[in-house]
Amino acid sequence: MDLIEEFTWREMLQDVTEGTADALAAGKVSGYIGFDPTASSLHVGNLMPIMGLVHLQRAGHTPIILTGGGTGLIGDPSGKADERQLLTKEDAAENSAAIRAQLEHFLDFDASSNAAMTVNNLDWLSELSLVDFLRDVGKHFSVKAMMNKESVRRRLEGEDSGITFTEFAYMLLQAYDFVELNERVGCTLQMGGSDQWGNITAGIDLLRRMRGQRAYGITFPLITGPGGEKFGKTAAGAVWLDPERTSPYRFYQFWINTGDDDVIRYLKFSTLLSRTEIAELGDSLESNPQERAAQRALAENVTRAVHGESGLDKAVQATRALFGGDISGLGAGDIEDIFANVPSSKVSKSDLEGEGKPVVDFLVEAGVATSKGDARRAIEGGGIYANNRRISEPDACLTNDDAVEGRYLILRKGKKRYHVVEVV
RNA sequence: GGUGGGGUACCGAAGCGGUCAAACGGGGCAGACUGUAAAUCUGCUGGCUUAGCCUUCGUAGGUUCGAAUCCUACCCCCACCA
Repeated sequence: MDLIEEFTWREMLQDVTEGTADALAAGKVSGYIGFDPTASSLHVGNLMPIMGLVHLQRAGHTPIILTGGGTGLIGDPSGKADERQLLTKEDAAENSAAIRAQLEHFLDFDASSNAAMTVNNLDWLSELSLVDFLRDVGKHFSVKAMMNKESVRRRLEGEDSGITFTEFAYMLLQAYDFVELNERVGCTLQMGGSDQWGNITAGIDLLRRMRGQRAYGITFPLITGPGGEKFGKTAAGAVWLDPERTSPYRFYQFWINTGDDDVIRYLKFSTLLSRTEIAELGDSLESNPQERAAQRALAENVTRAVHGESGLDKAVQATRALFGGDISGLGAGDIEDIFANVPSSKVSKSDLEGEGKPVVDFLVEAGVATSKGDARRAIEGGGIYANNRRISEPDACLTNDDAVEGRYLILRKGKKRYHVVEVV
């Protein structure tokens, strides 16, 4: 199966430029995707493009990761309603390195014929002279055409937004990246999210005008969540790939909570499961929804890909212990095992003596509630549990007697959010 | 630079001298129902030492017993004009 067919059945294809399929069929192609260094970690929203590169490589082509150490300094207006905050050079450089390290888990950098590679556009953008750039690159762009690009038009038409020249010019930089990559490593394909379409076609046009080189583009659809918006965002913020930011346990929990309407679609783009396997999971979803086999498969596969076998094991272990049934039956030993994988904190034994310590304080310190008022409201609403017993009094306190084997307190908000407190 | 419009809580959006911690909608959180799903219904959604107090309506001053609401200056955004 060729790449385009693969993307199609996986619902990963939004748009393709003409001739792309033929070019891919004709031989090995080098394709790139740019990642913005706006944070020091990628999040699950980046998964579609990442998998795009994985499939590219599996199809025998060469994947190139471009980190926007240079363009990140400018700010891409695509998909953004407002002018962006500029990054400092140091941040951009640091983030670029971190992102590259994460992507290295997904791709094969040692393949003999199509090893993956990484590049940073700061390498060429930083030494670009303005005068040369305007002569050689700017000359090929019509302002009229640029203004017609979706990303620019949206900002121009918006009632209370505008666009600065800096962001307006961003498109030229990204287009120029494509030219550089073509010259340096023979890259002829650029992929990206659907909001990148304008930038990608701009690059293709520039490559044709400057070098007479034909190039291609593929875009992926915007992933939507249940409500149709912002995939990968939870109350705690984005779901990151960095285990320091989002623990494997939380990561696993994010996926296992996927709604029925979305699981199959998510399985297609975020795992490498085959068409038949996914179809079987779809059947099971229909006949045995309560087993949630599809959600499990999704959570397992993605967690394994991102955090490895051991990360997955820990996540599953913690999940079994917490959601398996009666927590009160757990001993300190069991809790200790899952301890490291679930959000946790410590409390000193002396704080629990006598009257004990207010539940409200625990909740705030654990980050389960944002303020004492918030914590109090949560208790009044019946959503707080300690050691699986509902707390009904906003003023309730916990003492040493409440600790499981004198060592652990298990706090819970709602059905799913656990927090372990160790008594030291 | 000129003219007009505008800056309200996570977002959108009312309010235009007291009854405003600020309507309504969305989002979020929790409860019930479930399958750690969806839909639905209910409650909560600034902070605190919570029958009370404190800080919020672009920023800084002012008028007033009393301001998100009136006045002055400044900052920012948008539209049109130059």
